[in-house]
Amino acid sequence: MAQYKSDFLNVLEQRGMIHQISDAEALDKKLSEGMVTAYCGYDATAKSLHIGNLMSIIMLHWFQECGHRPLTLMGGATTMLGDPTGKDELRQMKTLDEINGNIASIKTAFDSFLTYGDSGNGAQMVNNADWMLEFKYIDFLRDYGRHFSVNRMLTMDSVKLRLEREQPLSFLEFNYMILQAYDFVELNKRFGTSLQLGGSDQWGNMVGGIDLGRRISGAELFVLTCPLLTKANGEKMGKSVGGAIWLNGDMLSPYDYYQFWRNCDDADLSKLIRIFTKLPMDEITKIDALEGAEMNEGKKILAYEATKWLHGQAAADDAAETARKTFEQGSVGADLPRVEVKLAQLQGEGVTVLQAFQDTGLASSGGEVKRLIKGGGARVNDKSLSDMGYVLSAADVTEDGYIKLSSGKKRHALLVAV
RNA sequence: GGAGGGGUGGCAGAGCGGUCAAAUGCAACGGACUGUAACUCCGUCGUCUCACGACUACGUAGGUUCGAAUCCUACCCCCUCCA
Repeated sequence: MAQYKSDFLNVLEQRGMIHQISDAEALDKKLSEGMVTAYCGYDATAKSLHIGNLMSIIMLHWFQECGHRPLTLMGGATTMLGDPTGKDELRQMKTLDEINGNIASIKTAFDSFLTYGDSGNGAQMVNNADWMLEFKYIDFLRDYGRHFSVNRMLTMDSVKLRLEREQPLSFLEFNYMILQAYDFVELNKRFGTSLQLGGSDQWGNMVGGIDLGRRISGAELFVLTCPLLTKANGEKMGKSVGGAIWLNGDMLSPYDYYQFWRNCDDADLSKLIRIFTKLPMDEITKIDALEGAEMNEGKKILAYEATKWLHGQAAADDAAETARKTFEQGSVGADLPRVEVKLAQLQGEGVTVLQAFQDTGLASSGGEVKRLIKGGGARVNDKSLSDMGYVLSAADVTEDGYIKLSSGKKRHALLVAV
C-alpha cells in the first residue's frame, strides 16, 4: 500500500476509494503543500442523486475534511442535451425549469456531506449552464475544437468499445468529452480548480480535461477516480426492491435506505463500511474481523452509520428501531410505509386484499397479489393469507389501529384506519 | 442519394401464416434452507378472472387472409456497405 504525504490521499487509500490517479506523485505533493480546489460533476436528470453518485460526494467530503475546497458542478447545460444513450424514441430533453428544479432538489443531499460557504474551504455549487449556454458554436470550435484530435478520441475506451460493438454513438455523445474537458478548464480559470474527481468510467473524459488545460493555459491539472461500485458477485450495485437507491428522503425513505445497506452481501461489508461510513479505521478493522452470523452486527453498524450520515441521527435511530422491531421482535416500527383507509369503509364494505396490497405499494397489480397469495408470501397481521378473495374489515384492525400487510419476509406496510 | 439488414416482453435474444402471451438466458418477485447473508433448490413472472376463459400486446398506420409477431403497402427510427 502506497504511502502518501497528503492526508487526503491517505484517507482515500485506506478506505479503498482510489482507482487511478493521473500523476499521483505530483498531486500528492501539491495536496500536501496547501489548499487545493477540486470538483466533481453531476447530471441533473432526476430530482435526486442516487447511490452511484455517493462515493464521489464522499470523496469530496474527505477532501474538504482535509482542508481543501470542494466544488460540486451541476451539469445544467449538459443535462439539457439529454442522455443520448437511451434507446427510447423520445429522448426526453429536459427543460431549463425542470433542470433547475432538479438541481435545487439535489442539493439537499450534498448538504449532509459538505459544508457550503464562501470563505476558506467552504464548498461551492456551480453550474455549467452559467458558461455553456452562451457558447457560440463557431467560436468554440475555433478556440477549443482544434485541440481535440478525433483520431485520439476514437481510441478512447468509451468510444472504441461502442464502435467495436457496433453500437450507435451520436455526435452529441461524442462531444460529451469535449464539454467535460472544457468544464475542467473553465473551473480552473474561475476557481483555480486543479483536480477532478469521478468514477473510473469517467477516466477518459476526465483526462481530456488535463490535456486541454495544458494546451490552453498551461495549467497543471489532475484527475483521480474511484472504483466502480459493484457487488462481490460482479453485479452493479444500486438497485433495490423499489428501484434505484435515491439519496433524497422523499424519493426513498430513510428506513428503506437503511434496509438497503442492512441487506448487503457478506462479501461487501468490509468494502462498503469503509466507503460509506466515516467510522474511524480502528473500528472498521474490528468489524472486518467479524465472521459468519456476527456479520449481521457489522451490517447494522453499516446501515446505521450510512443512514446517519445522509439523513441525520434521528432518522437513523428511527430506521434502526423500526428494523429492530420488525425483524427481531416481529412487531411493527414507526417507519414502515403506511397508507390510510377510512374506518367507515372497513366497517362497511371493507377493502379487498387485492386492493389493499396495491394501495400500499406491495404489489403493482391484482394478479401480482394473487400470485403472492398463491405462493404463500402474503400475510395480514403476520398471519399467512390463503384466500385471495379475502376482504379486510374492521375486525382485522389491531388494537393499535392498523392492519399490517406483508409481502415476503422483508416488505411490510401498514394500513392505518382513520 | 444508392444497396442491403433490422426494430419482439425490464434487458439480451429466438420465432418468421395457425399448436405464440410468444423459446432460452439474465434480472425481478415469492417459497424452502439460513444469519433480514451467500450458495442451492422450487414456484411465479402482460391485464382481468384465476378454473375455464376474455382482453391487450411483437416500431407506427393501413391492407391481404377464416386466421398475422410472422405476408403486402406507407411512414418513423436504427445499423452496415457504396457514393
